[in-house]
Amino acid sequence: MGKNVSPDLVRNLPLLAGMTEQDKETLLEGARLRHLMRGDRLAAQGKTITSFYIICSGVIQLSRATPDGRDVTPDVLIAGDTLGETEILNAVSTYKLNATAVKEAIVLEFPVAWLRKNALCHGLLAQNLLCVLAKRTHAMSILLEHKSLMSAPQQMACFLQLFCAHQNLDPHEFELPYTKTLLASRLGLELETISRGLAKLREHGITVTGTAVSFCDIDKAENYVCNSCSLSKNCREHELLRERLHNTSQK
Amino acid sequence: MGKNVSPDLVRNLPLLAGMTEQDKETLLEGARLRHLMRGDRLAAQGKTITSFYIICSGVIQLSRATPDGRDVTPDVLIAGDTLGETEILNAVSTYKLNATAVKEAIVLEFPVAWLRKNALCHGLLAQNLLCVLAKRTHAMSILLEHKSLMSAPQQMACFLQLFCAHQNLDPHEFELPYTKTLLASRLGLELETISRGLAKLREHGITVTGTAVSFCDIDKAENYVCNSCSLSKNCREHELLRERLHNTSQK
DNA sequence: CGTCATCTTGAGGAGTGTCAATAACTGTGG
DNA sequence: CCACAGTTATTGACACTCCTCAAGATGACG
Repeated sequence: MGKNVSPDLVRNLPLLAGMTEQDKETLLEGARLRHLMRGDRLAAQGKTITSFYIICSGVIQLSRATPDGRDVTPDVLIAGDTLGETEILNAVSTYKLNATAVKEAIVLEFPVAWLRKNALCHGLLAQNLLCVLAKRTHAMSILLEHKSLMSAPQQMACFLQLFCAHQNLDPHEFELPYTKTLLASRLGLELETISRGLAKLREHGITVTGTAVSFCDIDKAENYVCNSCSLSKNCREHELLRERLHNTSQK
Repeated sequence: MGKNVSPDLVRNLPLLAGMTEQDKETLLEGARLRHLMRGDRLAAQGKTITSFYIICSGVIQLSRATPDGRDVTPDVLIAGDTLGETEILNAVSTYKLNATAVKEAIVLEFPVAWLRKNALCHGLLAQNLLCVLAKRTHAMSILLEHKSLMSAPQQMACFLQLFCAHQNLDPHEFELPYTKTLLASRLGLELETISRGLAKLREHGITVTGTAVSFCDIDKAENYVCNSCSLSKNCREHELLRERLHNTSQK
């Protein structure tokens, strides 16, 4: 692979966790480095699958268009995330979504065969892949549950909290790498609903100005969502968040 | 393992696909056979994880309760499905959902360590697990998309169609192993909504009486959902269904 | 024939989508 | 620096869907 990507970043990829440096080197020999500009596409709905990708930096929006012209954003990928493994492992021949760079991005590109072969031969890689998929499954089940049980503002509040916790950001002020339109699409809501929801979030200790998010009253914000979320009481993300929020609020 | 479960069934488990008979034997030595009656629990929310399960027969409802007393049914497992792998692979120590037998069921029970070890050592098992998780991810992304883009009756129609296609049932008359209450919970809707939705489905060529489902006018039923579903045009399930529906309708 | 669980039907209301008008922001070129 | 266009976001009015509560109907089973 090219030598012009931050070695630190590559070394800490979740997919390579637990491996020796030599293992990592060997695996990464199959990769090609690609630099994307805003708007570039990595994959397009219906196109034949050629590659598996690991995001090194930037933001990649995944989206799908319905026949009647609407579209959804099942996920937004950031550094460390992967793209294409679901299709490849499912033995599907075409991508089922579009992948577009929202901001400048760097990705590692692997041929499909690389993933197929190493998932079979390389135990640790398979295990890390399993872990990635299990996490994704979990995250989706949360979203799915929220869609049924929560109001739009609650979904937004919970999404922001989980994002903050996952990315290990400062709860008092962090940047959300989403325009409001993107946030709306990600949560399956309308832009207008988001706009109105943000007003309500202010009543519950969450202030959003532009792309800057700030949790002012942490307890209020938690209470707003916890009772409707079956995972709030025994879920690592929420615990992690609660700890971080309270720790940093004491400073 | 016990010798009193149908060998055919075990031999065709998706998780053991592609393996030699001897491999299967070896792997299954770690298993214990359990017989469940209606209402028995395999797992309970918050309880420590002790086992990984493969369903051999029967129906297992997965459910979660929220602090405010509502509950959701993220999935309903049938023969061939697995339980617990997400938690185990995620290194989570407690189940995040309840698993209750809806009708008499037979399951294979494996210790947690069995899964951890073999996922690492046994390439084919890891690959099959990856395939299972990838399929699940895909199924969830469909549901999630539907929740945002479809009306309740459309979600119901699509769910019934996919169920029929997946289980390879006769589209003209098949049994849905769900009470209406369970169906409602599975789709994150209210029982009343289901009830009213079924009336509307009759206008679109789908008749449901009790637990018996029948697609009377296939084209009408397809049209009712296809325009709102981004996967309808290039998704194996839908294609499979369309074929089967049309083939059998010509007889 | 009652009892319990399951389902249906009705009326009302909360929440979100939709459409339309306006406002704020971003970048470009004069 | 300002005018301009294009994108992105806010706000209002309205309709529609689904949830909620309540009353009844149906079905299974002792």
